[in-house]
Amino acid sequence: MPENKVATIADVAALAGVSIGTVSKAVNGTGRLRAQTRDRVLAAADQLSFQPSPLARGLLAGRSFAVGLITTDSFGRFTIPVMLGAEDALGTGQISVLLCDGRGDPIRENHYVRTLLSRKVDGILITGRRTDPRSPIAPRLPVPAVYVMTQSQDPDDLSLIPDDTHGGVLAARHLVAAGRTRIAHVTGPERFLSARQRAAGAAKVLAEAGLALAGGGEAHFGEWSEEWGRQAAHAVLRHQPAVDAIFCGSDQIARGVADALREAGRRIPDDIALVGYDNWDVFAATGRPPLTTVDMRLKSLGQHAARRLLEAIGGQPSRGLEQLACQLVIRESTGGNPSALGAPATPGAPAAP
Amino acid sequence: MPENKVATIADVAALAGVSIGTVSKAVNGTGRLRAQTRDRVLAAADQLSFQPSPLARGLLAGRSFAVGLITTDSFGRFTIPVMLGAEDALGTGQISVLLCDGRGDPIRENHYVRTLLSRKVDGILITGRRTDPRSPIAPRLPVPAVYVMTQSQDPDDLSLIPDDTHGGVLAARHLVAAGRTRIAHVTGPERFLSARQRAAGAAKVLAEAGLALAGGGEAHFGEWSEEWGRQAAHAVLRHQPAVDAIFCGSDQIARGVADALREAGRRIPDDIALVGYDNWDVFAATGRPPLTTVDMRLKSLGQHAARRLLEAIGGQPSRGLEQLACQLVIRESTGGNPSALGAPATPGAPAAP
DNA sequence: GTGAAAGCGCTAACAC
DNA sequence: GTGTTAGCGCTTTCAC
Repeated sequence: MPENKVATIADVAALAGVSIGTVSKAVNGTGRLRAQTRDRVLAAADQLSFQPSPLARGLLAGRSFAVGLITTDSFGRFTIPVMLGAEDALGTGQISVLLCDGRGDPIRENHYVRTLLSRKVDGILITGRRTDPRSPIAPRLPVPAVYVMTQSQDPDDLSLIPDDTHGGVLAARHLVAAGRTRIAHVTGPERFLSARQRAAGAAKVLAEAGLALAGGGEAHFGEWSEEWGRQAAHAVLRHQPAVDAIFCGSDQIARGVADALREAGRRIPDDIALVGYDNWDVFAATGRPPLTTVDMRLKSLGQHAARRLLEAIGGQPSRGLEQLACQLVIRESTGGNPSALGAPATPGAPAAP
Repeated sequence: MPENKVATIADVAALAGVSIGTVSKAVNGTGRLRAQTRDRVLAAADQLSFQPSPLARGLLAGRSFAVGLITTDSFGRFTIPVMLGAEDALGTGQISVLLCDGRGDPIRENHYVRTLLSRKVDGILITGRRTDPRSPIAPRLPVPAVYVMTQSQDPDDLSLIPDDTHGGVLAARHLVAAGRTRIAHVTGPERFLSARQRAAGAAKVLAEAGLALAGGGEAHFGEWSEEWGRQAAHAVLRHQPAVDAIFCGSDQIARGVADALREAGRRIPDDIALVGYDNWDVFAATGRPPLTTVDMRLKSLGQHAARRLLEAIGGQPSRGLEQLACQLVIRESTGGNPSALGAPATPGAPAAP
């Protein structure tokens, strides 16, 4: 066998002195083989560091042992961890990931779907950066698909998103447990499902504790920006100067709120406790002070999605919407001892109802 | 032909009433065919939306029409744009991208190289998040490889990185042109090639203008963090209270510097002009004030790398180190009218020497 | 238990 | 010009 070439099944067969059919059986553990023969073949395969060509076996099996990963709107801060989790869960299963950047363009998405199908992918993962429902990537796909960090409008599709209601619950519960009673909520645009769910989760906890939202009784919907955080902080201080906690819909907003509060002479967490959302290190871990925040466990979400896709490929499809529990990461902005709360014991397990 | 199935070359042949060989010729434009026949075949192919199976043609050609993308240390802020650029340049060439997350683990990298080779990829792209040389991913790879946003220690490999010296030049030149004369430089750890190059570029411009670095005559090497930016700003103000400009090695550092300066009562840009590096939107575009900064044009870098890889696959390999010109993005922190300077007219062209 | 042979979808060389 | 055929590397019957 030539030196600088990948070994084929024929090379192994020649070296082991058997037929290629026998090699196939030995390598795949199929058929009945004498232990001695099998060992000899396996040794030969090992010696040549033989790896069956996915191309060849794929041609026969009608599949490629690869899945497509289509991003709805490029790769961003939210898509990356999801992607890494998926790659991680898939890679160990010998399944490769084909990258497709849809850029939010339906025509591009469609093109990619066709390309992926012509490549005979085993399944397709569709990621996004917001959890709101979107139109299905294609009608009647011949392979399984999982939507993750985005949601298909078709309830027969499987979609996985973080449990933002639960995230809101965790944040509010933490503030209430810390004895805060005048809690405001500053978050992104109301048209985002995630903003509404986070607000709803927090509102539920406050209601159960007999409290109402501070600073006007309503959540402050605005933008996902620091600038909005600064504006909203001033508004909250005007409406409710005695506010003692602010739950922010993102770490970026929290950063703006923190800056505004500091400039207004309020101390965090002594005067006002602050909770963020996203656990985005550059804003949360290194802020002044470091931020207590809700982690959506995006990597777990990606792993989870990949496992679900593998199950579907294996003939066990799921459908509907699954929401993954969030995790509260406690840092100085709420005065707590650093720790993490709220995640289920088993990583990747769905949130409790 | 069954409804819910991808058409094969045989389906097209049957529909067009020709042999599969003829279909192959028509579709690939090879051989001599009567125009009438070719049109008929093409029409049939179109009707069935036939796409030749990359699996089958790959098996024959010994290649997969896909390239592997191995990240040195996961996907981060720097890798993503590079990846998107590469995917963009490759996708139009009908080449798919296989994603592999090396996580900085040589064993994982090795595993992926083997997997990719067994998949018969046409080439391999290796990305990183710092420009310092690393050991080659494998000795004597049987397919072309391009290192991008990282550098192979082997000078026979092709490596593409941003021209950070040029970035430093752009930043310093802009400040000098604005009439600043007491310019300090606050940047990341000296062990980073990029930090040293940026500092060297700036030093060269200052020397040509007959100036020395303010605040101690030396660049302030430290960490890539806001916290270091704040610390260093205070140190600079102590050593050289009359400083009128600070060039920062990253937008994050610039953010810390800006906060510290504001808290010390200095106005930006009136008292002190500020230039960042990275053009990271969440820090640069939305800062207080918006930051003039150096953009490494990472997407172009990725596109460029992909094109070079395609050239190498096509039999025109390159070798050595190529550095891509940066671009200065002017915003309020230097008082300039928003605009962009320093990029070559042709996107993707290498920096002038 | 093991080998021989068919065939997955396609391209390229060679007949006619 | 067009059809026929071999074969890419593998899995899977089916003989022996």
